[in-house]
Amino acid sequence: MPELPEVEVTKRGVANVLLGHEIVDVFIGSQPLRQPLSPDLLKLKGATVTKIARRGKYIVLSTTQGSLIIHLGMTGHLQIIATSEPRVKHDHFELMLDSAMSVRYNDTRRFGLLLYVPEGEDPYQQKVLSVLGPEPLEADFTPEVLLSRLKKRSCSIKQTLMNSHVVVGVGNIYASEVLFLSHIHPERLARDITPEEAAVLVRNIKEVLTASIASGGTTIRDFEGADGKPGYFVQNLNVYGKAGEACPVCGTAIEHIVQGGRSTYFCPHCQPRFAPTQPEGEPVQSQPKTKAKTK
DNA sequence: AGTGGCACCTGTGTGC
DNA sequence: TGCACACAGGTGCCAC
Repeated sequence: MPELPEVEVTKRGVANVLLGHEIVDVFIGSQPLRQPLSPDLLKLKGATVTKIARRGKYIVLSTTQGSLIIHLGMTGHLQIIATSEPRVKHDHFELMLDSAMSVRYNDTRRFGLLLYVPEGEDPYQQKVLSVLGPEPLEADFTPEVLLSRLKKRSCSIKQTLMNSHVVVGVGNIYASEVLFLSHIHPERLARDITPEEAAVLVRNIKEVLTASIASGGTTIRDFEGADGKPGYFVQNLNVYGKAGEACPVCGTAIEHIVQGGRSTYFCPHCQPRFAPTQPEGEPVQSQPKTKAKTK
């Protein structure tokens, strides 16, 4: 499921329910996620939630008794629900609150991660977070920063954008969308990206992620925000999942290829295989659907 | 250090 | 209807 916008939408959804509330009980399922669920998670019992933040696709929940790092994997989601409601299949974890409400973690494929960090330790120093690249929506994510990270990469720009050491939060869907809006062929090598193209990429990454957050994330198959409502950004996708359909800009059929085992969609006309030869070529603008449309 | 391949796991859709 | 297979939005580990 989740790319950065979905995680941000989820974070905002659970924040009001959790902040300032006491965790009166904790449920830990028996099945492992990416890692087995540590019994240390029970130490959150009796804690009060003080802060909720996001780093890349991770949610960081701070409490008076340590913190909790949450990753949703492919199919994970957090649900706000009355504690009295029975658990269902694939509910692996639950924080029961003093408000008689619960936050439940449900994850069909179990690629997610729940990590307890003891009180006094900095969750951001945990390895899963410390190795991450820059936040794309922060002001310090600039074309220069991106370009310096692309320089030595000999793999494709699409796979490089998805590499969380290069920049966090750009997953498979948004990598295709950003490259389409930037008029860059997904198989171009990262190190061949020009400064001008890096500037366009940075602008489009920020724009696409921001627009998607505003419309509640992307629903492809099973994404729901914490309120159970689906995201609507899927209505704004230009190329992802649209193989054979007409490009919204030029009408050429969208192509589908596989890179690193993942699906890529692009317009062979709008995204030429080679960098523009004219440095003074017309600026690459994104006219198609980029604006957030709430329902 | 960077890269490609594979692994983790379940559900769904497709073709035979 | 049943079966085999491919595929799905993420990430980490491994050998090279």
